Amino acid sequence: MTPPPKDPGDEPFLKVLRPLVEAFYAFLEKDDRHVRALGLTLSQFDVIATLGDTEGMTCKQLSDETLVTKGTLTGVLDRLEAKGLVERVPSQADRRATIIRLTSKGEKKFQEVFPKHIYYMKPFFEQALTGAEMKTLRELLLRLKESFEQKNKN
Amino acid sequence: MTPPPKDPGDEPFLKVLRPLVEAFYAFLEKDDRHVRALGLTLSQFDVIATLGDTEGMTCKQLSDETLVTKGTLTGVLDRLEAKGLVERVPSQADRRATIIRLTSKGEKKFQEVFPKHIYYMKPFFEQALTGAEMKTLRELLLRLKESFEQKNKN
DNA sequence: TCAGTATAGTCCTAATTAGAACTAATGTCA
DNA sequence: TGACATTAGTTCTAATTAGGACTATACTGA
Repeated sequence: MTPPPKDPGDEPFLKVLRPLVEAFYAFLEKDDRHVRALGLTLSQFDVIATLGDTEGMTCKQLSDETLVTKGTLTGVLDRLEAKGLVERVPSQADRRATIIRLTSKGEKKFQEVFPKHIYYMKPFFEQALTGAEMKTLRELLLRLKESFEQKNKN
Repeated sequence: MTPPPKDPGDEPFLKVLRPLVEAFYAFLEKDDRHVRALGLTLSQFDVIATLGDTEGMTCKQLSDETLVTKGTLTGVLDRLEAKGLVERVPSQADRRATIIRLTSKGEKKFQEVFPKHIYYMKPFFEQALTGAEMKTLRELLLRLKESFEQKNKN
């Protein structure tokens, strides 16, 4: 992870870089700890939450819509399948593909943990920021994100 | 990683959560890719940059000042030592402790890669935000970070 | 003084990352 | 139609994470 700058001069962007990293890691620690207390790893939670309220989806879709890499997804799904939370169904449309869906047990788990986690995280944001500040923060973060995502930059 | 919300109502904080995660990951990808192109992993860069311009420090200090966990630090240092970039010196003050410092080769590496990386990242921020916006973003992110770091919350 | 507690750094486990290789299956286009 | 290109999901490597166990060393306080 990019460390605190070593005084390379008065660069205004350095005043944003560190708070971005620190805020994210502070968030991540709370996020991770709470999800683990609910009996899942972050990646497992990500998969469960993405599959919740859907008819299922392929590994490719799952990987695209979560932050789980396709190489890791196999292992994450293996362990979720072992927990009885997801099942793999061969796709009718494409013999290469597998449909991943929540079992009824998985859907129950989703209904249990998803709202719990959202409402656990809520006060951290609300005690720090007003509604208007949240709107500002969102705007600035999205702008930054888009800057990083522009093609052929540098 | 916490996924996009599944419409649990009109919760203003959810409008911040996703951009925070997305901005961070967009940043991380650029960060990681560039550091790797300089011949180091992120953790190695973190260690090199933290040791740069110092007389060295203990593993404990290094772990505290970087985002490298103490369990991982041993391996990171092993590989950096193998590259000839750091050396381990027994501490005179405490026989349990080891002082980690950059070799002259490591110091050269630091002088080479540190500015390169900072100036590589700079335009991403500057093309997205004005100086005033950076100041606002910093303020809001630090506030959020502090909210997550408060003890015994929830 | 010394028993009990805490700490430094290493080692270990389970889980994950990026990236790539692989085989079977599908898509493209001359 | 068929050669070539692309894709789906699995497997693999090197590196990393959090958390904890471990041994040697240092600290604390009765």
